Amino acid sequence: MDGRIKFRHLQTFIEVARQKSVGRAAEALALTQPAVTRTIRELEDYLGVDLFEKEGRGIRISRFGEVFLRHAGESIGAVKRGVDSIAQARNSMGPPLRIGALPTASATFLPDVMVDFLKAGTGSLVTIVTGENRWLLDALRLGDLDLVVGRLAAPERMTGLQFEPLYSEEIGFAVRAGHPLLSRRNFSLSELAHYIVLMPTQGSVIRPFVDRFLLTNGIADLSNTIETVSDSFGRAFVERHDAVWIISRGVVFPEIQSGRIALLDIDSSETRGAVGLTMRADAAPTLSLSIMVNTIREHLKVAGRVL
Amino acid sequence: MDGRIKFRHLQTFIEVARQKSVGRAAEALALTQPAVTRTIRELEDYLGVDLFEKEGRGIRISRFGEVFLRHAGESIGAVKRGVDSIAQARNSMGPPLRIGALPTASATFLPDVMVDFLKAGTGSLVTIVTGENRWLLDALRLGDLDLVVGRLAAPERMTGLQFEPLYSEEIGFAVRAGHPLLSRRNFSLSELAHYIVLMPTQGSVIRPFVDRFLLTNGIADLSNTIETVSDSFGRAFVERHDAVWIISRGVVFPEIQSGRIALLDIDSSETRGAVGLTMRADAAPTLSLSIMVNTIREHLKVAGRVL
DNA sequence: GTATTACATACCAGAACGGATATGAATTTT
DNA sequence: AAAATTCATATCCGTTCTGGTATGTAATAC
Repeated sequence: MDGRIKFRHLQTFIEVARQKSVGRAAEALALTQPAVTRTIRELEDYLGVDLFEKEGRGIRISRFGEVFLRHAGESIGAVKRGVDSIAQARNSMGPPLRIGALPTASATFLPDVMVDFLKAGTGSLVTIVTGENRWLLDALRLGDLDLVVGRLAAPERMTGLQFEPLYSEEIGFAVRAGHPLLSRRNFSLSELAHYIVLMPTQGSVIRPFVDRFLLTNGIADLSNTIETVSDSFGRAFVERHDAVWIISRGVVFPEIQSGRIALLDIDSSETRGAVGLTMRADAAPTLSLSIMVNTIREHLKVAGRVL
Repeated sequence: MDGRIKFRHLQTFIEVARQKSVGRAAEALALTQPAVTRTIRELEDYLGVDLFEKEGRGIRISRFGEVFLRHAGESIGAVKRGVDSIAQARNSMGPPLRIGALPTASATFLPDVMVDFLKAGTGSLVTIVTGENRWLLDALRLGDLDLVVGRLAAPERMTGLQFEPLYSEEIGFAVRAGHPLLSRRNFSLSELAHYIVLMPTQGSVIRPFVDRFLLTNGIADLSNTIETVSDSFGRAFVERHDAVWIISRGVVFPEIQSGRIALLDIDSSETRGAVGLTMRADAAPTLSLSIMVNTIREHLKVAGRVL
């Protein structure tokens, strides 16, 4: 790569591409028009191609510009994220432990595990974040998280990561206690269409399992669906309406115990999948991370959980 | 982001992190040791944190450094890729059309389509590249490819992309003509374990389908497996040995026609999936891209293919 | 204690950087 | 045809950059 390329060149290039005008870009960047022109000229010189073409009395991005634009955006985006990550890391002083939790974990064993872990007295600060699977795994890969607890993601999303299974669970069809479908003996899956159905969002780990299950059972499209990852929303909604909530069984485990929510009697063995710990494959684990991992293992050995 | 950060800072930082030594990094970068030290100091200053800590008479990367390292690598990697892309784009003059082809497409209709397309006389240069699904889709998203032809990828890999289905196909279990399993009437899937099995690699689109199918049918692990994406290898291997090749039916379609390869009689309807065109969702398609897409559509309408 | 190793700091000088202003050239508008 | 718009080019100038050399300091080795 040509060492003369500076971030300034990328910034300017991106701005011109966005504004489709040298003049406006100059204004946006608080520079004069010739300064912008020259910066673009330099970048074109370094790259050996024209990034823009003249069109009338304006400009238009060239095919080279088009391809370079995406990479340029990637590049400055990466640094921005890097700076942000550091800012975040600085706020949480100490040797911090950052855990990404998928819903099935955060609703079940994770709270108990945390108690045990804090008792172990490592003195480390622990952060627990929730979010979409894709985002969590990216953060893990980039070192912004140390551990992700939840369902095993699709294999192609796991490069550079390692997975340690803890137990396996199925997806369940959760409804409020006293729901009409509960009293029916042999109901058909197609009857789901009569109710509002809460689905996991597209980005979630379990969504492909759900899609596949529905397809396999000939359910083409459910019209009344709400996509949500918020389990607090799901819980509240299902308890108040006759909706059906398609969700990891672990998420509603406490409510099933207490009898407020029940599962429809559906054979969902096809949706069984492993729940466990996802970590970076490369780096050696921190001390506190090892302790956390051990605590989780121990806890589940005692609880002996199967869903 | 602090505008004072230069690529030079990132380069130097990465080198020091890699070498775990200021002196060695200086040598690798053809600089003096103080120059490297100062560059690191500057970067630390801009970021507001220490990237390295003293350890004995050497240094060790700090937790902040660890985090920033990955992002820094991302950033310069992006620019490098951008420059490479341009270099590639320059070699193929004209308004080029870059197509990523998954095996099932490149073995079947794509060659014929290309003939039709060139006859249309757009004069555009066409490049066809093959590779792992993940890589192809990333390249598509970044604008290094215009079109990917093949199986629909998992939904979470499709952000920013749109898919147009052409036909659907199943995965097949291909063996040489005269293979022992062909004469058996009702054989069990578990007998596969007696033969060498060629599997698609982890990164491929169809691997999840295969895994799921095997799991569903209680095949835990096949011991004698070879993972390959090379269909030339697969073809050669299967014709010479009693191996079983798990592959998209389209890939072996010509050989089945000619009778050199046959499919085992296994109900693999569960593995049915859509084959089609994947394009960027945003940008308006080029003229030559539209023509190509139309050519493919027309061709398949005539061929009326179902596998 | 002395030597050695490895990084840190201070200071210097030429190169380049990065902005400005003034002006030119091509197109479109009036 | 003249005016207006938009980008390109030329030249200038203070500042920052980025390398160097010389030297300091802390930890380890002998």
